[in-house]
Formats: sequence, C-alpha cells, structure tokens
Amino acid sequence: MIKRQSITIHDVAKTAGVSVSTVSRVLNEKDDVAEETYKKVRNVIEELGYSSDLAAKSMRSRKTNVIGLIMPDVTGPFSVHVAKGVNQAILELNYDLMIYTSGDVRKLSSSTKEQQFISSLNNSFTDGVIIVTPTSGHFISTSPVVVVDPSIHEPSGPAVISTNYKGAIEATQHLIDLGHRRIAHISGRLDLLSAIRRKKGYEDALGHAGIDYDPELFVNGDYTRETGKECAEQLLKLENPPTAIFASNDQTAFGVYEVAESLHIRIPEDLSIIGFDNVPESGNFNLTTVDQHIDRMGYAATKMLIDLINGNEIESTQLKIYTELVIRGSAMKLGQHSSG
Amino acid sequence: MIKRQSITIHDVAKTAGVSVSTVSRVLNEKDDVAEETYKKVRNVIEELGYSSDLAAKSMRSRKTNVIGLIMPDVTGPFSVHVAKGVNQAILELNYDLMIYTSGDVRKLSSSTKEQQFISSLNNSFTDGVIIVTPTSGHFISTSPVVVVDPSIHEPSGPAVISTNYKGAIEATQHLIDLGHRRIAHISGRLDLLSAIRRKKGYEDALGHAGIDYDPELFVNGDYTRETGKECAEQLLKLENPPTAIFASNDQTAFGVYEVAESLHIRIPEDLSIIGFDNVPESGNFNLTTVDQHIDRMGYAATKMLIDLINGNEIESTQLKIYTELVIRGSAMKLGQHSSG
DNA sequence: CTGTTAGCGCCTTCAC
DNA sequence: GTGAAGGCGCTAACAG
Repeated sequence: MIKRQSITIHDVAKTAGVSVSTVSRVLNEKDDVAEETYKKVRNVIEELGYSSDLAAKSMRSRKTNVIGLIMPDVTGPFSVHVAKGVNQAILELNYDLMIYTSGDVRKLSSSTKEQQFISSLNNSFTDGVIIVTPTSGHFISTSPVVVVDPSIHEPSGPAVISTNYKGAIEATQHLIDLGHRRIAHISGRLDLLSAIRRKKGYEDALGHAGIDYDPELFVNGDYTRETGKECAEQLLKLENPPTAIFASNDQTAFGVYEVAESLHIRIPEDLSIIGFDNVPESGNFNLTTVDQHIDRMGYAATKMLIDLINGNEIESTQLKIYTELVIRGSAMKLGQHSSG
Repeated sequence: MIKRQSITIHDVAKTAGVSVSTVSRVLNEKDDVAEETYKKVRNVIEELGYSSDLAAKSMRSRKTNVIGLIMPDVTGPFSVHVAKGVNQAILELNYDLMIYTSGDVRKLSSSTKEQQFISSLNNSFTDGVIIVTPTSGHFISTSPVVVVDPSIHEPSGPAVISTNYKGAIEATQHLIDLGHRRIAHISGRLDLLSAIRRKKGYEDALGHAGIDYDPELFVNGDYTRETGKECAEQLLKLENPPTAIFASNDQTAFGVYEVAESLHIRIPEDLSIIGFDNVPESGNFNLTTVDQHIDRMGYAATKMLIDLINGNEIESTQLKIYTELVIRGSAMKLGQHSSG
C-alpha cells in the first residue's frame, strides 16, 4: 500500500499543460474538447492514477451515479435480500451503490437518525436513496427517497410493499384447510405496515372461517428470531396450546422451531407452522412459507428510484409485489399423526 | 415525503443570529461556545431540521467518523459475514459504516476500479477503508487501508488473514486419518493468498503422509458454488474418482453436494467432503469444515483500521485469525458403509 | 467567546 | 476549444 498525498485535478492540469476546467471537461465527457487535448489529458489521468474526489464532485454537480441504501443493519436476512435485489439493479443500470448503516436497528430506529442519514447521503453524494423498514414516514430530502416495507406512518410516498394481507390470508387459510382451529399468530414489528397487514389477514381469515378469535393465541413479536423464541415459549406452554402457528416471518418461525425442539414438540406432527418471506434457509427447515420475493422488492425499489431520479413518468409510486404460498412440509393435516 | 431545498449552515446562522463559524463550532461540539449560544443554535438546528452535508463537511475536516467497506458484492456469504463483524465493531466503537460496491466481482475486480473506489471513499468522506478480497495489492490512499483476505500481490500492507495453511493441513489430515488416500482438492480464487495457502496445505499434508500427488485430483475453482459444481462433476466422473474432496470453501462444497446428489453419490457413505469457512448454512448440510471465523476477520480488520486512523501503536499489521476444524458428519471412515 | 477570512477540490458560467 | 473566476457548504486559522 502506497501512501501518498492525494492528487487533484490541479496536478493533472499542470502536468498536462492545460487548465483545470479542461480537465474537468474531459472528466465529464463534454464534447467540446479537441480530440488531441482529450487524449493528452486522459493519458495524464491514467499515468497519475488520478481519480476525482467524490465529495468535492458531488458538491458541485447534482449527478453522482450512485444510489444510497439505508438499512437498519447489514446482517439480517431481510436486509441482505433487499440488498441483493438492489445489487442486481444497479448492475444493470450501471450505478454504484452506497450502503449506509449505523449497525443496529436500535441505533437507527429513531426518526432523527433516519433523517440524518438521508440528509447526509442524499443532499450530497447520492442521486437518490432507498430506505428499508423505516420508523418514520416523513423525510426531508432534495433527492428522491423510496422506501421498502414502509412504516405505518408513511402516508403516500414512493414505496415498495408486498401483498401482505393476501399472503397472510392464504397462509392462515391453508392452515384452516388442514383442519386446524387453534391457530396462533406471532406478529412482526407493529410499527411496520407489513406486520399490521399480516395480522389483519390472519384475523380476517379466521373470521371468514367462523373461528373465534382467541386473544391468547396472538402474541406480539418484532420479526427477530430471539423474540420469536420468547413468543413461541409463551404460546407452547399454554394450557391449551395452538396446533398451528402462523409466524410473521421466517426468522420468527425459526425461533419457534428452536423452542419446539427443546420442548420435544415435533413439527409438523404435533405442531404445524407457516412462515413469511421464504428466505433460502427456510428450504433447509422444510418450512411452508409465503414467498414475498424480497430481492424483487429491492430490485423494484431501485428501478423506481432511478426513474424518479431521471424524472421519468411513473405509473404508480406505490408498488405491490405479489406474494405466493410455498407449500413444504412444516404444516400438515390435523390429527394425521400416528402418535399423540 | 417532503421535498425541500436543503437547508445549510448559513440558514441556521442567520435565523440564530450568529455567524456560520459559531454554528460550525456547536456542530462539532467545540467547548469554547457559551452555554447560551450553544442552546440557541441547537434549538434552531432542531427547528429547521438541519443536518450537515457530509460531502462538504468531509472536504474540510479530516475526521468523518465513518469507515468504508469495499466489497466485490454484497450478497455472497463471505462478504456478508465480514460485514457482520465490521458491523459489530463500528457499533462498539461508535463509527458509522459505508459500504461501497459496484455489485459484481467481475465489475470490481480490476485494480483500477478498486483504486477508484478507494480514492472516491478515502480521500473524501471516510476515515479509512477496509477492502475485501482485492485483486490488486497496491493502493494509493491518503487514509489507512486494511485488507481482508489479501491478494497474492499484496506484499506487506495491513491485512487480516486466517491460518489457511494450518486449516488446510488439518482438514486434509482428518481425511487421511479416516483412511482416505484418493483425496481431491477444488481450489479457490488463486489470485488470493488464502486459496494458495490452502492448496499448499493440501499438498503438504498429502506429502507428509507419503501419498502421491495425483494431478487429476486437483481442480481449479474460484470459491463460487457454480464453479464448485463444474469441478465436482469433473472429479466425480473420473474413471477412478476420489473417495474424499477437500473443497476450498463451503460454497464450493455445496456445489459438490448438488452434483453428488444428481449422481446418486451419497455423502458421506460414498464420498467424504470437507469445506472451509463454516458459514451457518454448513450446519444444515452437516458439513465438516474449517471454521475461519469470518466475522472475527471483519471485526479485527475494523479494530486495526481504527487504530491506524487514530495513530495508535499496533503490534502487527498482519493479523492472523486462527482456524479450527469443525467435525460434523460429512466425512467418515473409508469403507465404513454397508453398501457399495 | 465570537466573527472574518481563506480555502478544500471540483464544476460552471463567461469571456476570449 | 480553452482559460479565469466564482462559489458549492463547510471548517480552520486568525483576529478581536
């Protein structure tokens, strides 16, 4: 690693024997530069290994060709899969990607912090920003912002969200079709629209089937595996435990698996379970789940953002991604098992 | 989402009735500001929802409190786990994290692109940078750069690397102890030191055991699952196929699993396999593997970087993370099986 | 304690 | 086709 004083546009200008503005012109591919001058400058740039300072550049010009992605963390499966989709889109559309995080949901999840991140990125070196599962709904920004899995406080800004209600209905209905009546639900982060909609779907499916809603069977999760475990414990230790659980997402479902195992409850023989998300890991668990195509959400959000950036006409700024029930082996007919 | 012209330090200064430098002082928590003035300015900042422009800020001050992480992609397990470790470290050390990627190994993996990323980040809004599996080894930079899993071209810069040689020796030895003699190796990206060292460990373990090195049993992979499949196919369709494979990483091993399954080769009865990395997924596959504590690598790299940034004394800029053989069920004694 | 004065590296008029 | 000058939003001396 060579450590050297960073070389600027001035250095290039000097050694090329031209002015800084000329260098700036070739840097930005302006077409009013003489062929010869262009080549000469390009050579010097190459030679010196010059690369323009993004900060300085973005301060003057409004176009940086990088989009920002603000995530509560970089390690949760949801974030990772959104990032995957975004990754793919920027690849196709030839943008660079800058992910900004403070490392923890709890550290980011204050609207001021979110706003600060947006300002930091968007007012400077980013052409637009995608924010994932925000706490707040109002963002002050000079460049476009699109949100993935918006909060309940977001009224109408550009957003990508999946058909959570439909997905929850189908999941719950599947359980009902299997003969289950005591169906529990562990909810997600209830400040997120997705969690609210899934909860509603669960309730409505129950209602349509004429099943009484038992408040004992509803517990409040937050989409994490840890909380999933706590909730599962609470549910499974009930005097009259559920025969099936609809978990608000796969992480939560994995938590249920853990608890079930420690309690010697077999899945699906003793307990049916359905998740939401269809992260790859759910395949290993043979988990029946609702695929919400997280990567597509990231992809679509990126497309939308870039359309917004370019001022293109957009059909709708509220994009829905269609969910799909993926039937695997974690839910089975009630009373099907030989033992118990 | 409210769209508004971004408000600057001048706006704050004006409405607070002070000068911009005073605002700058409270922004940076300088202690030579009158209590009263401080409060007044803070109020106005709050009121206006002001947040400083990172670009402009970092252009003047050398300290941004954000570190950069440059990765070939954001979706591969290795990257994700490095990010996880980095994430943890910045949380503890109170830094923010900026991940920069162009989305694909192939797009990043040119030394010019890498250099460009480093320049873009490090000469401007980042106090230092971590680069993962770089192609090149020489970086021009004004701020510190530490590399995780360095290339073979990196002579001596700050780096974090695991004991690849030791790990490979142990893995291969384990296979030998199990009675295997025809042990194949699918290598990793050979422009990376890690891949070279693992290959060497494999060869040496074979040598020490007095096993002839059969060039047929060595194939050239690149750490991806896809290539792992191709290599496995080549190996398993050999006239005299190996009884065991030491894969350069878990991804590669997963590729082997896929091919084995399609060829009706049972693991471990017909074929023993050992991976490298110990990503969580390997648990699901019951894969015996070498844990290289990827997250620790990210964590350690971040610590080192921040020490470098603060000008602290550092014991060594070449940090080794110790690997550990994790024995699960994918490798068994040769000839142990009942059938075949 | 606070305001004034210079730039940081770059892009963008506006002349020539 | 090219150069000179000005300023983006901010911080860092230097005065007072």
